[in-house]
Amino acid sequence: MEAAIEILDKNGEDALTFRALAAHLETGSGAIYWHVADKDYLLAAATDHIVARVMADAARGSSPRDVIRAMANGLFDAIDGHPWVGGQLSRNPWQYAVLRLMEGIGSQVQALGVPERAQFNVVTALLSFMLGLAGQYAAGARLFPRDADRAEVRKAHLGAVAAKWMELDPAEHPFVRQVAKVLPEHDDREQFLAGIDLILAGMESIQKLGAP
Amino acid sequence: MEAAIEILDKNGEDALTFRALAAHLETGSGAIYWHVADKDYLLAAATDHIVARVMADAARGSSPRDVIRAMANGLFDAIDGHPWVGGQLSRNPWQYAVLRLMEGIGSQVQALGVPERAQFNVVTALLSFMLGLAGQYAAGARLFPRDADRAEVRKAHLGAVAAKWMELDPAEHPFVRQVAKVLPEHDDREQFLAGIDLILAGMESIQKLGAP
DNA sequence: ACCTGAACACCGTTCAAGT
DNA sequence: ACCTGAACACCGTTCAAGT
Repeated sequence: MEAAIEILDKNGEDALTFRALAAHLETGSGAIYWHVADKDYLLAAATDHIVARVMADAARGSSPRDVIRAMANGLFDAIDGHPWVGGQLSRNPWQYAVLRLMEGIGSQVQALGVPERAQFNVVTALLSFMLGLAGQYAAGARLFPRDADRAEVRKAHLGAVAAKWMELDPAEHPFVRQVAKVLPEHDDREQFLAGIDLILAGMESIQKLGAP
Repeated sequence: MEAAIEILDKNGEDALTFRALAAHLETGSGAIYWHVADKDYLLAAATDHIVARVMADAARGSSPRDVIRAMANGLFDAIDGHPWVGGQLSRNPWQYAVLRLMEGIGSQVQALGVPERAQFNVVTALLSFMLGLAGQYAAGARLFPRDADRAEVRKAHLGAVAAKWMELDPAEHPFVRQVAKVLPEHDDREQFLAGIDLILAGMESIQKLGAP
């Protein structure tokens, strides 16, 4: 497990092959199949390993809102540090790591006093939003797998994307061109948390509506 | 392009290979590379082909809210009919189909009078939520690629998942076990639209707060 | 200009044979 | 009980050679 995570962190998603892992462990590729069902299990276990720590750390917050925000923050850090986690999370919703996220978010949503029949929708909204952005950040990281100065490379990449967007037809793409202006400067983490707050605000406004 | 979509629809994501496509077109696999850069382009073009129609159809709504909901509805139909679209959308955020979604949602959010500095966050929240659920539905469809009676298979699958969740430790997984009770009966489309409404409600409550 | 199809450099997975 | 590593059945992509 640790060897797998090491390979994923050092060389990216695509670098984890049974051959590479076997070489790293100085064994035959077939040997791994004695301990692990298939590649899916390998990735799911590695992902859960990391998500579990995030959830445990975040649970120590004071208010339910704080805990949810801490989970989001922790998840952001995890994906930032291990981009393959984002890809794996968004690829397979039935893996244990996703269930763990669901339980963690769900218990906080319960604590916020959301009526039971609305809880599933609220939790799914939060979860889907997180998984959606997780996939996007992972895709971004896939473009520049390993680099000493990632912040710099990222900004150059966003600048190039923005420049390409600015070349689009203004009549057909007014909004995208407007976004292009702020794209290189925008803060991913801030935007991630803003989305969480937006969903929580929607939850509250619906709550008030239901019980005036 | 049409041949590629045909293969994807009939046999699922994994069935689209250059060899299969070449056989379908009665040509050599190398010939396709004369017209198409690589597999990524092939999938991105096929996806945009379908998303473009969704967005064009949805744009005919009356109010901005209706248009956004129509886009979500159309996207749901598209993913329901072509599950590979969901997978492809959630995998690559820089493809044209995603930009098309962004522009479509963005113009409606602008029309709703959201202040410019908040627009990017709102649109990202809606978009990420959509892409997140898209990936989840696509993963669900990957489990039972082709079947005459998908609704039946789906329900059986969800029933099996719910049963497995019910076996989890009640002390550690109270929320997931609660969800398990309603999981087999829940309506994916309803939940998708509920999430959209939640984000829109959050947007409105923040708008009111900003300009009292 | 466009097509052919063998060849290359990989995959995940299996399995007879070993210890 | 656990490991070895060749073999199988695939991939995406390239490219010399054709028309």
